[in-house]
Amino acid sequence: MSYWIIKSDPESYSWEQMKKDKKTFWDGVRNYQARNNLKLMKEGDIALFYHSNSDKALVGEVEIIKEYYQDPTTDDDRWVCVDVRYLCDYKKPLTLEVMKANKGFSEVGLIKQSRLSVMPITIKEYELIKSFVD
DNA sequence: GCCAACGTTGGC
DNA sequence: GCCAACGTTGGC
Repeated sequence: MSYWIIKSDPESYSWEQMKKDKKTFWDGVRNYQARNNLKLMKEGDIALFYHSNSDKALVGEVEIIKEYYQDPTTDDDRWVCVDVRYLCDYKKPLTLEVMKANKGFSEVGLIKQSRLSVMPITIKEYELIKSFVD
């Protein structure tokens, strides 16, 4: 059981849309490092949904319900996607600002490598996040 | 809207 | 196989 952060620009796919859809496939990853992380995801893993740009905050959680398969939006067999379903909303979204101010998050990819769109987090980091969001 | 960081591409 | 040029992303 692993924990992840997946990032989305609300202009292309927002959390509101995610909640409306209930489940979706996480496609469009075109970066090797992010792709490799997608491939490591297992059914039942938890991914935290991060809004980049306007919100810059973790807004809720989804569950991985299907492991990686060929991304149907491209013929290029280098790229994969996974299926996720809506799990829960955060009462208080955790902003990038707060994460930057707290030492416990200093190793999180969001801080260290802001362009990576899929990244693992440790259970400790996950628990720390949970202590902020409700 | 600017710019820094980083990934990718292509010429050599 | 190196590196310059270029494109993209995301924070500010």
